[in-house]
This record gives sequence, structure tokens and C-alpha cells, in this order.
Amino acid sequence: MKSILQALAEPNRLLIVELLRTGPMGVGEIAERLSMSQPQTSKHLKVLSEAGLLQMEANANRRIYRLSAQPFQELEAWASSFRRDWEERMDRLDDYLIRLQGSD
Amino acid sequence: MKSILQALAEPNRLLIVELLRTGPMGVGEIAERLSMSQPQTSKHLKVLSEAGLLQMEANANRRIYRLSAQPFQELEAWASSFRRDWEERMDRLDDYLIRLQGSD
DNA sequence: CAGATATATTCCTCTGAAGGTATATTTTAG
DNA sequence: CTAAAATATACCTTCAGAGGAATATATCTG
Repeated sequence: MKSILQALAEPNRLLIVELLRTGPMGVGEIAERLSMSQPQTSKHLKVLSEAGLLQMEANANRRIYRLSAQPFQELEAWASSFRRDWEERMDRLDDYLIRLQGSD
Repeated sequence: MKSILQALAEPNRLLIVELLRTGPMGVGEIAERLSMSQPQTSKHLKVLSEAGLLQMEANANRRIYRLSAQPFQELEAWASSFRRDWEERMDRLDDYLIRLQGSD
């Protein structure tokens, strides 16, 4: 989770991720569309890949990057687990209020 | 989204968030439980609060911090929206395959 | 084989942000 | 009113990491 969050926290990397929502893309096209230098783009792609957020497919001298589904599902599960925290606390509050009512 | 991710990306702040899942807590207790200095803790709490992740309740000279539900719901929604991307692409693939089949 | 193209990597610089120490601020206790 | 407790803030130092320029690597074209 930590490495996913760290990878996504960098603004340009977040832009890359949002761009790749539209579909898989090569390094050059990413760099051009986001007005980033090619080395800068490659380095961000490396960080994103090492965090598991991207998959790379090598074709000749082209590298096509695409979003990987799993880490986003992990993130969704993690974020939703907080909702469960609130709900459990609500349940405990309900229990408490019911017991309070019963003890009248 | 960016500020939420940036706030959560720092390891000690992530620890604070995980700790606060167990319930609201004062600065001193957070610092002690995580073996962090008080100023360090206060500064991280400020960043988390400014990102909307925490709410603060002042009681005398105590400040009680608690998790705020909304940003985690935003994060969940954002992460889940990627799942929708895959599904849409699957639908388009289905359409394509069906059309391919029809054109036989 | 000699470019040309696409991408990765290396090296350097510099800024932002994290951590430490000291201090300010507020509130309570005596 | 004074001291203590809890927290926030200011100031300083340090370091990871982001960006730029140059170069390495691999692949295709003629």
C-alpha cells in the first residue's frame, strides 16, 4: 500500500496514470501529450512499474505501458475498509443505545 | 485527490492514520504510541488535517484528532472508477467480437 | 554496416519536505 | 499569580527525489 501511495503522490505520475486510463501507450506519446521530457517520463514509468501500477509490453524498440488492475483494487479495498470501521463503530453505538434503553 | 495521496504517502502519516482507525486520540498519545516526537506529530497532523483526512476537536488544552470519512470515500470512488474503465473496455471488446462474428 | 528511432540510464544540481531543538501559546492546577 | 501540562510554531539542517543534459542500448531501415 505504501509504495502504491508513494508512486501516485507525485503529480506528474498521477497525470501519467490518468492518461493511461484512455488506453495503453508508448513512452514517446506519453511524453508528448504531457509535455514532459523523454527521460523524465521513463523515470516516472519506472517508479510506477516498480510499484506494480503498470505493466510493460516490449515490441521491437517500442515499450507499451498499460495500467495494471490489481493495485487499484487493493487501493479500493483499503479505502473501503475505513468505511467498515465507521459502520462497526455505529453498530457498537447502536448496541450501547439499545442497552441503555433496556436498562431504563 | 492529489493532496489526499500526498498526505497518505508519507510513512509516518500513514501510521498515524492506521492508528486513528482504532478511535480518536490526542496528540500526546499518538506521539507516544508511534515513538514520534511531539512536534513531528503535530506537523504531520497538520498536513493530514489540511488534506481533509482528519477532524480536530479542541477540549481545553487537549486536541483530539479523528479520521474524517469523506476523503476515504473519495479515494474509494476514485480507485473503483478504474475498475469501471476495465469493464467498459471489456464491453467494447465484446461488441467488437460480436460484430466480427456477425460479419462472417 | 551506417544512420535513425525509441527508450533507458547515468550524472549532476537543486528544491521541498522531514526531523530536531527551542520557544510560543493556551489552559489547568495550586 | 506562578508553575506545569499539552500543543503549535519557528528556525535550522539534512537528504531524498525530481528534473535536465548527455550518453548508453537496442532495434529498425536503407
